[in-house]
Amino acid sequence: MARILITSAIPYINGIKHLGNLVGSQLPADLFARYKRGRGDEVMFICATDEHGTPAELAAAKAGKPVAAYCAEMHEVQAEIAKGFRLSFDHFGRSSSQRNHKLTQAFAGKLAENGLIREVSEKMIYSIDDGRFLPDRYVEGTCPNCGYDSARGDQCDNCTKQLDPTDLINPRSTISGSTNLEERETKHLYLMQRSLKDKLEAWIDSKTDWPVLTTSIAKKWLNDGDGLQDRGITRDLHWGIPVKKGDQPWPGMEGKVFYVWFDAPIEYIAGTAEWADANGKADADWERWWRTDKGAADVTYYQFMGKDNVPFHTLSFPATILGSGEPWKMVDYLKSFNYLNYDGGQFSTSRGRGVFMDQALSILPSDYWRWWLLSHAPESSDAEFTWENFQASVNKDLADVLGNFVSRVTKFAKSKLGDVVPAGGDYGPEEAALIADLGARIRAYEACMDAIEVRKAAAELRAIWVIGNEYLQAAAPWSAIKTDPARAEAMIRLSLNLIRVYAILSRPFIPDAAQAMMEAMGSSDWTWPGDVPEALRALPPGHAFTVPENLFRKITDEERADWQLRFAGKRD
RNA sequence: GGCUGGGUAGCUCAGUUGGUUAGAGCACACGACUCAUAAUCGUGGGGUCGGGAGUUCAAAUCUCCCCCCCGCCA
Repeated sequence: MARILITSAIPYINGIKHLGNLVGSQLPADLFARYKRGRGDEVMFICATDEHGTPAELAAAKAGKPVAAYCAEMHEVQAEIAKGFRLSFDHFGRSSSQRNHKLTQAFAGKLAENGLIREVSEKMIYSIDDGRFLPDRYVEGTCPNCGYDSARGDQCDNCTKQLDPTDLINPRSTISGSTNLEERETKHLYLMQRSLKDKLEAWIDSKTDWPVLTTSIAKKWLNDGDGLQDRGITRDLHWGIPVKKGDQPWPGMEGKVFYVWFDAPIEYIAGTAEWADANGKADADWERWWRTDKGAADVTYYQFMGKDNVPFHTLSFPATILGSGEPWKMVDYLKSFNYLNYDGGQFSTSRGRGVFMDQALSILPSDYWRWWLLSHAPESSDAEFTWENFQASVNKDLADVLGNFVSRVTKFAKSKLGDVVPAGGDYGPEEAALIADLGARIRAYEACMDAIEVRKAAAELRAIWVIGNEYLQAAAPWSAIKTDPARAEAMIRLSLNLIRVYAILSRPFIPDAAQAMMEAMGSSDWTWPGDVPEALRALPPGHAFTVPENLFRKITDEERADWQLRFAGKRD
């Protein structure tokens, strides 16, 4: 039994994510976790909310709440929605947890001990009225280059010139609009990534099986221009992890916190510790997933994320781990995704364009979304969501091909042969052919899933569903029952068994429908069909089954038109 | 401006190291079936593989130039 560690990029605490965010990290991670569990592997699947930083503080202020309370509340909201999408995290943690505080401080302490931290004094813009230092993009003013009056502190959107906030003429805070700003000297810690460049490069070069999208981004950051740069890992904020050297104070850094991108990936580890705490486990129980000196040497670690997260996971976080000099588990396979576009444009949080996770669940059950999103995952390039495509896929694949198969088999069986698996006849050549065909298809499906080829796996699964309809059409039990009832009974016995196998194979994609199929077959045996002939005899003659409600309903043209209009983008 | 990825049937996408008439699903047409959610199964039509030039016995696949789209960086 293999041991599989899986983490999904952790969603930012500020607001509800859209379907593009979902399909880029959490959903495919869940698919893989469910598949590996289904195969009998030992899986640890961790996700969390990313809670620190200026945007969280501002969102809390806007909501009129203390930031800690705001984050606690939003964490619950995101946790509920994750449950709604059946995301099967072993733990959904919080980057603001005490576990992460301790661990982040411990990493910083180790890095300092190893001479990889340097202190830098720099001038930053301080807003007296806001009572805070302003990150570059929160300062606006007139561009010294082109005179554009809404240039941001990091760049002028008009002439695209790269700026320093102190270059701006008549600078103002975008938070309050205040012009009561001044430059203040402040001290920050920098992680000396340049000293780790060779180690990082060697590590990345050893990952020959990673997607080009992943390695090309990493190499570009390593080698472009002046190469990998040292990175500030602290900020002048109130909300965050206080800067400490292990459990000791850090002289001169009082009142400062770690930068959100420093502590966020460490939460993968801390989240596993939170899992242990929440389940009454010992430290050894989470350490066996993360410490190669404490049992994690045989763990295979997979990360899932959108392409915008790749630099942090191929360079910054590995720099933290390598720099610590401690035997932490590093990622073995990094699966990155492109973006999902919405109906010819981008999803837009600010303009409310596209479907957000809460809205999606309010109009259709999660399986519908899971199926479409995963079968159209943006793997090789950016992908496109359209309502026409969504309607067509759901209606055809889920309702007509799979749902109708379950319906036609169970209804025929019940009305013609009774409430239990019929006993007559035995499997003949047609059944043997089906079993052989199915076996080959299942192996292809497994290969795609093992390689995390999400779209191809979905296509294989669909083909497996089609096999059932092809068989029924050719075998025609509705004819056989008139002339050779025993043959018809054997056909139906096989078909009912097929439904149970479909439940097992489909569970990673559509867990609720899979559950309904399994329950209708009166079984709870989720054993992966490694031996197909045996799996198709799992429900013996005389075994009771029921006719389930229709697994999926169809999306009407009216609904489609309505939703298209509703999500076109007006949300405040 | 630099870089990644992409531009293949009406739509969403596959096309391994260049090699027989370029594939799948949907949509469309025709046929079969009638157990089933007007579902299913079969057959078929449909593409100068973004444009141009080149290498080769042979290019969607390699080289060069150009044009678009998403994104990242500067």
